[in-house]
Amino acid sequence: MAPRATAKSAESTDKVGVICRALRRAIIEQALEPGAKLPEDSLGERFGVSRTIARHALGQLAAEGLVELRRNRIAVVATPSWQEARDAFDIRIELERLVVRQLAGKLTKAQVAALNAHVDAEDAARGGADAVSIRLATEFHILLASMTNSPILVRYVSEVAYRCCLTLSLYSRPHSSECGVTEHRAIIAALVKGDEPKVMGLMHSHLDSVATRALVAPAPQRGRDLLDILAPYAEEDGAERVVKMAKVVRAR
Amino acid sequence: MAPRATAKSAESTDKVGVICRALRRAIIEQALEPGAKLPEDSLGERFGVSRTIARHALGQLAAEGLVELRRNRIAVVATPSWQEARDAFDIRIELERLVVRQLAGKLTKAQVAALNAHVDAEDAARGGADAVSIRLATEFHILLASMTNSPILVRYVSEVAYRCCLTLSLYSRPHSSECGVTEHRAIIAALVKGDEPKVMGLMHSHLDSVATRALVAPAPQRGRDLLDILAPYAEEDGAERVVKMAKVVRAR
DNA sequence: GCCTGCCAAAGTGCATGCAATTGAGGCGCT
DNA sequence: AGCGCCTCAATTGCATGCACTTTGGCAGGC
Repeated sequence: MAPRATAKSAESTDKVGVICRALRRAIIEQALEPGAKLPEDSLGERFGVSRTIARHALGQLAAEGLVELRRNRIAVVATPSWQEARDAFDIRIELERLVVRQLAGKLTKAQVAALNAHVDAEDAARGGADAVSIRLATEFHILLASMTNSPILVRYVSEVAYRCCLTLSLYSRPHSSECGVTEHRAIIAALVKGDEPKVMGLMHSHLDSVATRALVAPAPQRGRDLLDILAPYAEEDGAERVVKMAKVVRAR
Repeated sequence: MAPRATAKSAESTDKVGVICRALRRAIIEQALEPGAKLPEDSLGERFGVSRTIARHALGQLAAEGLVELRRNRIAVVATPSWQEARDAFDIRIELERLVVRQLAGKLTKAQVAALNAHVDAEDAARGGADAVSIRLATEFHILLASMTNSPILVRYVSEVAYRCCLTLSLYSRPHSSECGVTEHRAIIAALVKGDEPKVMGLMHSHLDSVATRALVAPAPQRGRDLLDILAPYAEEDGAERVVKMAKVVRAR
C-alpha cells in the first residue's frame, strides 16, 4: 500500500539521497551541530562517493535550509538566527494546523495504530538518548503530515520541522525538549474524535509551547571530528522511512 | 554592489543560479510547458556551461518541485496532478494569510509605494503578452512576502506560488487568469488600513477565486523545440529580479 | 500488415583532473 | 612583542571522460 509512487524529487538518485538522509538524521539528532563544517571530500570519502555527489547532496540540503553554502567556502550546517527560528515555528504552526484540519475524523484504523505505535516508541525512548527522543518527536509530526497524502504538504512540514529541530540545538537547553508525549496522545485522541477546532487548537498550543520552551537562551557548544560523528550514519541502515522507524527504538 | 548579501542558499553559486532563474522564468511564463524535456546537454550548451552545472541546476529546481527527475531519464518540467494543484493552493492560502497578517498596518511608505508601482506595472501589462501578466501577478505575491523580511516565508511563498503558476498552464483556459489587479489594490488598501481580519479575508478569497477559476479543465498543448524556447532566456537579461525589487523595502 | 527483438544513438550517473580561490601560518619589519 | 605581507596547503568551481541505461528505429518473422 501507499506505494510512494511520488518519486521523491531529486532524492531518488540513490547515492545523493543516501547522503542527504544520513546528514539530515545526523543534524536532527544533533550529532552535527549548527556551524559544523561539511567539506565535500570528507563527505565523499566517508560515504564512498566522489566529491561531485557529495556536492550535489549539499546543494539539496542547502535548498532545504539545513546547510549553508558560501561560495568558495566550506559548507556548514545552518545556523538560523533567533528571528528565523521564530519565523520557522510560525510557519510550522500554520502548516500543521492545515494537516490536522485535513485529518480530523478521517483517520483509518491502520493510521491510528501507526500513530499510537509511534508514540509508544517515543515513550519507550524516554529513558534513552536525548537525540532519539528529539528525532522521534519530530518524526511524529512528519508521520502525521504523511497521512494527508499530499506530497507537497509532507515536504514542507518535513522541511520546516527539521529546521525547527535544528534551532533546538542552538537555543534550547539540554533537556527542555520533552516534546510532550502526552500532548501527542491528546492530538491523536482529538483527531479520532474528529473534533476539528479542538485538534487545531491542540496542535497550535502544542507547537507554541515547544517553541516558547525552546527559544529561550543561546547554548554554545563546539565540537569534535566530523568523520567520527558521521560514522554511525555512514551506512543506510534498516530504518527505511519514518513509518518504519516507529518500531525501531534503538536506544543506546 | 554585486554581493547580493542574501546568500540565496545554493543559488548564489552564480552559474547554477543563472540557469535556475532562467528556467523558473521560462516555466512561469509558460514558455516551457509541463512535460517539456530538459536534457542536461542541451541546457548546458544553451547556457554555455557543462552538464555538471546544468545537472546541479535541475537538482535545485527538482527540490522546488518545478521539474521532475527520473533516474536515467530526461528531466521534464513538472506536471502536477489536479490534486497536487489543489493542495498547493491550500498551502499557499495559509502561507499568504500569514504574510498579510504580519504585514497589516506595518507597511512603510516606501513599501506601499513599491506595491503600488508593481500593480501599476501589472495594469500596464494587461494589453501585452499573457505571459507577462501572469508573471507579474505572481511576483506581486512574492513581493508582498519579501516585505515580511522572513527569508523562510519568502522562500516557501515563492516556491508554492511558482508551483501554482505551473498548474495554471495545465488546468486553466487561456485568458481566465486575470489575477485581478483590482483585488491586489484592495489588498494593499486593507494592509495600509491595518485591518488584519479583513485583509486576511481578502487574501483568502482572492487566492481561492484564482484557484477555482483556474482548476477547471485540462488544456493540452504540445510543443516546439527546447532550444528555441530558451533562446530569449539564455542571457541573464535586464528585467532584474523579484528579489531586487524587495530591496527598496525594509521593516521589522 | 503488425508485432517483436535487436542495435545504434542519445542521455544520464559518476569519477577524476585542473584551475582558481581562500585562509592560515611563517617571516620580516617596526 | 605586535602587526602586516606573503607564500602554500586545503578546498571549492567546473569541465571532461567513460560506463551504463534508455530509446527509438529497423529488420525479420508471424
